[in-house]
Amino acid sequence: MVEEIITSTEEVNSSLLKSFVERIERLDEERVGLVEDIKSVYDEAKATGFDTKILRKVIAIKSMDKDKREEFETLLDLYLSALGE
Amino acid sequence: MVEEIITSTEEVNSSLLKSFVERIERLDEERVGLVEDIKSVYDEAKATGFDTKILRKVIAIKSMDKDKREEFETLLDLYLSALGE
Amino acid sequence: MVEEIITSTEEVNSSLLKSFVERIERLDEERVGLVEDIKSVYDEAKATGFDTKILRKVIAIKSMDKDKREEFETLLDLYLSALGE
Amino acid sequence: MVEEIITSTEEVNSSLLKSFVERIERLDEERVGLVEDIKSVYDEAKATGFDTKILRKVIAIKSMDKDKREEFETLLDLYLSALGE
DNA sequence: TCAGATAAAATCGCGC
DNA sequence: GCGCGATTTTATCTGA
Repeated sequence: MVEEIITSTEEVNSSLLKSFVERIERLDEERVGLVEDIKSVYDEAKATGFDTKILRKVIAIKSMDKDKREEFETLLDLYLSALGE
Repeated sequence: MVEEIITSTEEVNSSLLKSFVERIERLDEERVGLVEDIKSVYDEAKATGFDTKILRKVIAIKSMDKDKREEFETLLDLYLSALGE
Repeated sequence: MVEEIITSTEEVNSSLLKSFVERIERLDEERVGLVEDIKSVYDEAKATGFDTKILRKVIAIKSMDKDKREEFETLLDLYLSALGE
Repeated sequence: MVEEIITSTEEVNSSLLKSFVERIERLDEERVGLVEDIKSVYDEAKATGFDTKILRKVIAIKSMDKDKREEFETLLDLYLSALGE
């Protein structure tokens, strides 16, 4: 094959594969770094007196679609009342 | 401070809370961006003919190797410090 | 069925829900009991002179070995099935 | 030493250690079995039409102390109103 | 939509 | 008793 003068198909696949793996691993390191940064902000908030569990919930609620939130609450109430709670 | 006249300890420092929420939301947006970037690389790899399921598994195993090495180092350190007492 | 006359599709089947909740709660109690048993064994080991931190790490590494082997088997299966297509 | 006729201290420690490890691993297998059982019940509930996410929340709320639950809600509202949400 | 994999959040246990 | 790290549990996401 003509390509064999330069590289075999296997070699191409191999280096291509390595390239993908490296790109993914590098991006994932960055992602983990951000997760740590976020954790640091929560720690800072905690040190200032905020309750991080509530803070997490607040942020989750903000990011939640309003309709979805209400639907969730409604269903929750329905289940709880069915249990007599 | 002036605010202390009107802010009871039961109230939350609203502007401080807003600041924390904004910082977290911004970092989280970046994190989500990276998650999307990672997905794009997987898509690109798939388009080049790689099986993403296999690719994910390869990367998972590499990561487990790393974790395992680190765990073993930790165990060694523990043993050594236990012997040093 | 008679109940269908008075039960809309929007309502929940209360007795069925109760049954599921009870089954889950009972199984969870058993689970918590086992967690306590495990803790007792660690306490016993500690009283016999073993360092529980090291013991936990040893067991964690054994478990990781197992996971790693299984992951590798999965990867092999994936490769083989990919080649078989 | 007298014991050396039968076993060395190292052997005793070794078999004792093995015994602890085995007991813990066996109990943990049982624990994992129960976790799987619980998951099966959730699956069954899901197949019957229940929303497992809500179901989990319902069970969590039931197991929560009433005072704690109300305190949580109050603080959540406080944070949300501080953010003007 | 579903299971199975991955990531995030909450809880637990230890040491200071 | 409180923070910190490890574990467990919950939720999200991906691919079939």
